[in-house]
Amino acid sequence: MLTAFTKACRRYDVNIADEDRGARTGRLRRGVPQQMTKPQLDLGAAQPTRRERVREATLAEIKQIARNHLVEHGTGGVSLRAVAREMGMTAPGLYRYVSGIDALLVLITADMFQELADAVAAADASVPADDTDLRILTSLRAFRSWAVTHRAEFATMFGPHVRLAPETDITPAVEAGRRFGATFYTLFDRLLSEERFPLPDGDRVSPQLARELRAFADTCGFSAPHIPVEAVMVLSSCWVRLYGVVSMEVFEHLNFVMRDMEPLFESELRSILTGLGVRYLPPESSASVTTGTPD
Amino acid sequence: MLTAFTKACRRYDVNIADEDRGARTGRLRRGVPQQMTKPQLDLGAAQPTRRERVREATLAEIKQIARNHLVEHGTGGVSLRAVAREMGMTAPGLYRYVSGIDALLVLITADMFQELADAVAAADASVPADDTDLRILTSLRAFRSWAVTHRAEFATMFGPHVRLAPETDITPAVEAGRRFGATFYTLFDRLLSEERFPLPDGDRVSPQLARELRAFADTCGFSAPHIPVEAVMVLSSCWVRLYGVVSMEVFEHLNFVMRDMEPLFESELRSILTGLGVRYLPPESSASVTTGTPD
DNA sequence: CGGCGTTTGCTAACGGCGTTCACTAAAGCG
DNA sequence: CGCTTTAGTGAACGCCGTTAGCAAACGCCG
Repeated sequence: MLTAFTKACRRYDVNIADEDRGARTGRLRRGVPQQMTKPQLDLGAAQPTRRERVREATLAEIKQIARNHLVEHGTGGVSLRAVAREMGMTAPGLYRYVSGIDALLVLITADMFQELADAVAAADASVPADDTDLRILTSLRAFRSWAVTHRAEFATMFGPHVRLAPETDITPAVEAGRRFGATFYTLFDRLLSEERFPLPDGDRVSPQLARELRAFADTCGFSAPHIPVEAVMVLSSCWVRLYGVVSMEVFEHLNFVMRDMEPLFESELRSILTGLGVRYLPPESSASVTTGTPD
Repeated sequence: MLTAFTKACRRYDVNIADEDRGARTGRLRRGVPQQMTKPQLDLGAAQPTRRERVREATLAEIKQIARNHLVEHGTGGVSLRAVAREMGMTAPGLYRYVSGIDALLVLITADMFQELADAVAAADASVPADDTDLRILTSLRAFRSWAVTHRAEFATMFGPHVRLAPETDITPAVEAGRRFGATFYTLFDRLLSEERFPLPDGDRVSPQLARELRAFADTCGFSAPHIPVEAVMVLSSCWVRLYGVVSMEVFEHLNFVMRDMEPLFESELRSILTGLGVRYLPPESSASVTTGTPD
């Protein structure tokens, strides 16, 4: 009984519930010195063991292949057995690295948030840093651009959680999503500090909404410590519109009614930015030849 | 060879590709009179055979149980075997009624669109017919209300198609979705004819966008034959915002940052309606005690 | 270098899934 | 009643996630 429990603790140890396992093994398996499992604990992480390195590489390969399957066959097409097969392994072997298919999906979701954040940040960095207007325009376009070129990823990140069991721990993905959001918060903060647009009247914010917006601001850690709730409301509204138009495009809900969704996105973008007092520039001439059918 | 083909034609005949089957069987199985498969074809559909009645009932039961499983266990929890088990049947038996799990999901999705349309229409009919403002307000609130009380359904209807194979024929669901959309189109038409709000300048509509919007209007069959594209743009923008705020709530993307999404919805609703020149009324006093956690 | 605990990956197995095929029993119709 | 059509079953195939037990490889330490 106790043996089985400690064994279970030893198994699903990586990446999910890491400190949890550290605590439990420390209490239950007193005979085994902890340095065994993580050598050179005090010497810093600069010197990973050879074992740790190859382990990290295997985990990366797992995630990479799972990601490929996600892109090629959709969320439902990711299976431990298929990943293992492609790696020349068997499915149970993967359980040394991931605690199950759900955890693997959460892992790659977190990675994808990081990747999206990097893509937006790269676009943001590609324009002059002091041109806030252009930075916002570029960042929002980069968001849509990444979404339409990574449809399967976007669906798992921003769609409903349809595959995961409800009790799955998705905090890694949520954390990554929060870091992604910070990209936009920073830009919005800049815009606020420049006082580019008048905040809406305070009486348009109901007490209930004010409470939720305050919680929003507190949780997300704006750089502005006491950001007015009216500003958070504007940000929320913009995010809702951006999310709506991009999701509708990626989820293909107007497919039978519109061929190319980019004009609608640009229209919404222009409307959003104008409302923020940010100047809008039409996209490059490549706008008419988008990913839509050339016909 | 030919036998196998005709057998395959005879099997997956119902509900999906109905006329297709009629045509094929008519050509391939000349020896069998068509009246056999559909008796009293000329006497009208008012007299369904006993067989047809029980068959319809069985199909309805299948869909009902599948729907229950969808609600209780999410999209991934719907399985032919489980449905059959609950019906006291075996899974292969269901193939007499549905051509596979994907077709079943499409079927119930179409049903759900119909149900949503009915719910919105019922709310719309519950207020004075000549009060366009109140009808719109009530209809949009009914949309959100249905969504948050039917989360699993909403996710399969408005989320990404994550379970279905890409080549699945989803036209039944798309058709039902179109009928649902007509509910809002009609109200919007009313609003337009009342000329309640000024249309935006035509130069805000790019030629590409105008083309897409025109296709949108044509496909959806507005009652106004030559509705201006500017109006379609306004409608699209409103729909994007509504879709965005409701989807974010149902998909729980701000869960870790907001407890109750209704205030944000009401805020967006007010903003949308104000932009349309429609008067906004705050919700009943039950607003603060919504479906959210009581604490 | 050998010894030995840790880590890794395997095989076998269980149960669940979608789907097909061959077949039986029932229902409807002349 | 006899014949055709239909409803439903059981067995089977190949997927899937997951667990348990076991053997080989690894790496550290004496």
